[in-house]
Amino acid sequence: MNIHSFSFFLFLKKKNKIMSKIDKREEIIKTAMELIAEQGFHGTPMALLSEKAGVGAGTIYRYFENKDVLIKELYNEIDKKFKAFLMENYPHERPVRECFFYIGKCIIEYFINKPLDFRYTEQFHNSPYGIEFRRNKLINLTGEDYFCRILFEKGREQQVIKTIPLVIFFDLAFAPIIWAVRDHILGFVTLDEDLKMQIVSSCWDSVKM
Amino acid sequence: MNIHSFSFFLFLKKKNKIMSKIDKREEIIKTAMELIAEQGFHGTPMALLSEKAGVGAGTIYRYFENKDVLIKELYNEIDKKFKAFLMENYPHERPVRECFFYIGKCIIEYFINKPLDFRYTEQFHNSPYGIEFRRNKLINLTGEDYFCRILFEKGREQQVIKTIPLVIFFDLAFAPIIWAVRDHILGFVTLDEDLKMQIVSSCWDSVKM
DNA sequence: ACTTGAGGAATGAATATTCATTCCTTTTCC
DNA sequence: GGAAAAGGAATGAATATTCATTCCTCAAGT
Repeated sequence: MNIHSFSFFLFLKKKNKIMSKIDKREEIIKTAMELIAEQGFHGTPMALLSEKAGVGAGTIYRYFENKDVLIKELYNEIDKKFKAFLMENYPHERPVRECFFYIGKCIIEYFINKPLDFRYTEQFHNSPYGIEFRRNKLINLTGEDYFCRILFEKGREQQVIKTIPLVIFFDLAFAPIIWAVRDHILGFVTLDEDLKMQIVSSCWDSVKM
Repeated sequence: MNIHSFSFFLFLKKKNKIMSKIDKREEIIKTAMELIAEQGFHGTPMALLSEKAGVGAGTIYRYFENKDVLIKELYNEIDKKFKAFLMENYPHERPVRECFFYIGKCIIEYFINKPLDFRYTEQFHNSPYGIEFRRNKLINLTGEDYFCRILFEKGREQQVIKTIPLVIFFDLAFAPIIWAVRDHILGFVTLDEDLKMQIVSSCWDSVKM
């Protein structure tokens, strides 16, 4: 054993020490997100995932019952993180318009800085998993959607928001923002501070009374 | 041979006559769209497709080099049909605002009446195929996008449309419409004539000066 | 009018591949 | 030493694609 193989041995030792329970799960999640965001669900076989994550194929199944469960949990992770980000400084007591702008800017900031999270959620939403999910969400609003609904109702009461169904409010308010973020991430446009503001503002124009 | 088996024989004869070249291809396309729209790309194995289309497995490969090519050509078919619909009565010489409303209403009408086409294109756009496709489209605008671009430029000249990049114009103008159609098709909302008008009108509010 | 046979369309069983999942072995940790 | 974790080769089901064969049509020959 020469100096090189010895230090390699130490490296492995260290890596394994660090990579205990929590870290392996994290590693799998991180890698799965990267791969799926770039190649899609069906472009990321479990074998590839285990290889890139540096774990055995069987190990994945210690943490996730099967691929479907992995995919859904991955989505929940992102959703939870975004929700936390949104709620951190949410201006609960401020006027409707201000809350609206806050949400809009949060979406843009968060996902521009986490393009993988964005591409993952987009894939998820537009897959069989997503449809089922969306149905639940609309019927039984939770988390960030719940706040949006409160916002919508407050806006309707105060007559600052148009008389439209909640669902259409979501569409008018957030669809252009999401699409714009996608275009930014794919490199079709660059969202600077001015443009971000202009987009959120335009969305507000489309829902305000 | 009784009367029934004889007429059945004629029916087969006729069917075979009719089901020549063009018709087989049509049958494959139609069936593939139905299946994929409902089950997704990966929920429609070629064996199922050939069974439902009433053709041999090998026959599909006489018309389409492989599954990927089939998927892409299917998209082109839809795109072509929509383009034709949009152009049929396009009010070229009328004011920008009127053209905008025409396009918005066309999108809603067309896809509400062809939910399979809609679900197919949505799946396509949000898959690895779609990204590549979108890139080409934005760089080298053709068909309906070309008309939208002309509209945008005319609107900018006349100062009736905001000073924003073309891509963002697309996002503001069409994202909410597409999302609303999706919600209608999935049954989350019902778009009556009033609501359709209100949506297109709101989109106009968001891009107009 | 009837037969023959060439051309090519259609078929679907067989093949090759891909992939999620399992299972047994090795390693790590206490 | 033994339990828990990790590894990764082996498995078998699912799937796209191929290809040898059949079937159909129609034109030519008698």
